[in-house]
Parts: sequence; structure tokens; C-alpha cells
Amino acid sequence: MARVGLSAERLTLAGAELADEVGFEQVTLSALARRFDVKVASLYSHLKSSHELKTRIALLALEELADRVADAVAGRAGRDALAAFADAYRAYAHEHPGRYDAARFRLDRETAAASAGVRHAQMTRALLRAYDLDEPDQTHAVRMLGSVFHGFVSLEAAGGFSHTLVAADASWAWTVDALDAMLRARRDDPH
Amino acid sequence: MARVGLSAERLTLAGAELADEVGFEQVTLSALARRFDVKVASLYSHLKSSHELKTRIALLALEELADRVADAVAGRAGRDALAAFADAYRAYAHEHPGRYDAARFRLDRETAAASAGVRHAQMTRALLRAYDLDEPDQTHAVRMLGSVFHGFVSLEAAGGFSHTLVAADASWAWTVDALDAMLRARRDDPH
DNA sequence: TGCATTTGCCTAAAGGTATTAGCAAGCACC
DNA sequence: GGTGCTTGCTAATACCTTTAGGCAAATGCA
Repeated sequence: MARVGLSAERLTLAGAELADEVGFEQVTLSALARRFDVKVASLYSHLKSSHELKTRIALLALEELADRVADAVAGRAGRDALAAFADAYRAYAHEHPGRYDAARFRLDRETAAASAGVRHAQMTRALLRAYDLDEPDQTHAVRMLGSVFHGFVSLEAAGGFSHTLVAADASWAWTVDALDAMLRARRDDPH
Repeated sequence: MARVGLSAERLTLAGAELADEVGFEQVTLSALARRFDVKVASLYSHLKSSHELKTRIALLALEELADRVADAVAGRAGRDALAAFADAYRAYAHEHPGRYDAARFRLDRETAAASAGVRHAQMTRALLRAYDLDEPDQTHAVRMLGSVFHGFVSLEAAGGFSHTLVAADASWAWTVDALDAMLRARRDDPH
């Protein structure tokens, strides 16, 4: 019985890779066991359940995404920062569709509170400083940005934008532009 | 062997109800069979597969949603129409979370082309007529509106907006308002 | 170095879901 | 009343998840 050297971390990483290859939905303990050439039951020494695996992949994805976004916005402000944030977000979703889906996996309250999800919210708020919005407008704006980014990427991944000749890239640029203009307008001419 | 009187339509409707009760993910042929007090295999006389059931529920949801939106925007234009569209969309997602999820089920190209999804696109374009946008801006705007609506509703359903005191309703109103202003600005001062 | 404990992977088994094949009773129509 | 299509059934296969219990490898400590 040679030991393969499994661990929750290795399994999570392999699960994330699997998600990118075949989709987050298809990430299964069985598939993972096959990948390590190990029996399924063996995985239970490292993971409590299939749900824990998915949760761990989700947390990994949230971390990675937050890191990429943080990197992208570093040293930028205003429109530049907005575009960098948006592009980093979308690029991650393109490069890692399975992980991106995982990042949307529903976490229970405490897990979410301890996740990189809070960094996302903080970064969005930081981004909005340049637009100088008071509360509760800032909260509204955080939600709207999250909605647009997630909505766009999600519809794009579902193939929703593939019917026309207008490139998704162009719509993305237009959208980011419109958001910047919208936020500036709210600053200059509140309510 | 008393006949229960199943049919693809009844199964689809029951599946939609089940989705609203326990979530679209949990809609399974087994659960449906239990609900009709029938053996699972019996369902295969009416449905080719679990995938077909999900597809049918998705199509039903798209129809219903399109009907509700069409009803809401009838006789309105501009800002009014935008708000009515948005509210109808969100209300449907609240009342029928499972069906709403179903409406996001990935359909293959031909099925999607024959679905009420095209009505959604048409209605969005009709809505935008008041804002008088040229192509390709109109397409960009269609995508952006879809992204915001879907993104917001989806994040809201995932519990993403429940951490603060700012009501989701207020953010929704603010967002619709901002979108209207943004679209008017694009019309009055293109590019 | 030798031994005890822990850890990691295994076999076995039970329970859930999807799907196919073949059978038998119900119903519709002649 | 017979014929045949329809519809629900039993049986069987194939995955996936999870738990229980066993044995050997790794680890730690004297």
C-alpha cells in the first residue's frame, strides 16, 4: 500500500484543475480519486465530504481572484483602477472557468465571513473612493459593480453573447466606460 | 396498475414547483417520481432523460418570465418601461427562485434559438428605443442591462446583500435610476 | 534500534440517482 | 370482443457518496 501523499491542499488544487477542465459541477470525489489512482474512500481521510471539497475549491478561487484583482488595481485610481479591476476579474473567469464557478459556490455565513470574499468588497470600496460617494450610495454602487461584473461574465460563459457579430470584448469596454461615466455623474451631481 | 395520467407537461410543471421548493439543483427524476407516487423508470415513457426535464423547466421559466415582463412594459416607455422591466424581472426571481435558476440553465443552440429567450432580447431592444442608441451601442446596452439584472438578482439570491443594513430594494432602485441616467447621457452625448 | 501509536489507504457495504430492457395491464378503436 | 399502442412495472447496470473496520507504512519516543 504505497502512500500517495494526499492532503486536503493537494486534493483542493487538483479539484480546481479538474473544475477548469470539466466544469465545477463535474468535480466529484470519484473523479478526483481516479486522478490520483486511489480508492474513493481514501479521500475521506483528508476531506469530510464532497461538500467540503467544493467549499475548499471555492475558497481557493476567491483567494486567487482577490490576489489578481489586488495586483491589477495597485497604484491605480479612478477610471484606470475600474478598468483594471474589471479586466482582471473577467480574465480570471476566462482563464479559470471552473474556478470562477466555484467562487460562486454558496458558502455558509461564517465560512464566507472568513473568506477572501470580504477582500473583494473592500477592494471595491477602495476603488470607489475616487468617485467620492456618500453612504448609502457607496453600498449601492458596490452592489451594482458586483452585479455587472458577475452578470456579464456569467452570461458570457453561458454563451449568451455569441449570437451576434458584436464582440463581447467591445461590449465589455463599452460597459466599463459607461460605469465610469455613471459613477462620475453621481459624484458631480448627486441624487 | 392504475394509471396516474402523467405527461411531459404535468411533469414539467411539477418539476418547476419542486424547483421553487427545494432548488433547481435538487430537481431529480427520483424526487418527481416520489411526488407522483410512481416508480422512476415510469417517467421515461414521457421524458427522454433528466436533462430533458431540466430543459423543459428552463423553457417554461423563460416563457413565464417573458410574459411577465411583456405585461409589465406594455404601454410604457423610457424610464418607466425600464423600471417596470427591471421590477418584473426581479419579482419573478423572488417569487420563483427555482424557476429563475432554471431559466439560466444552459440550452443548446437550437433549443435556445426556439425559446422565449429571443423575446427577452427583443423586449430589451424595444425598451432601448426610447434611448435612441445606434448600433453597436444598442447591443452593448442590451448586454449591460442583462448583466446588471441577472447579476443583481443572482447575487441577491446567493445572500450576497444580506450583510449590511442597506436594503437590497434601495440598491435596486438606485441601480435602475443610474442605468436610466446613463442611457440618457449616452443618447444626448454619444461616445 | 526497537516498539507503540498514529496515519493513510484499502475492502466491504449500504443508499441515492440515472438509464435501459423487457413485460403486462389499461385504453381506444375497429 | 379482439388488436395494438400506451403507460407504468420489475429487474439490472452503472455511477457517486458515505460509513465502518482492517492492515501496513510512517512517525515518535525510549
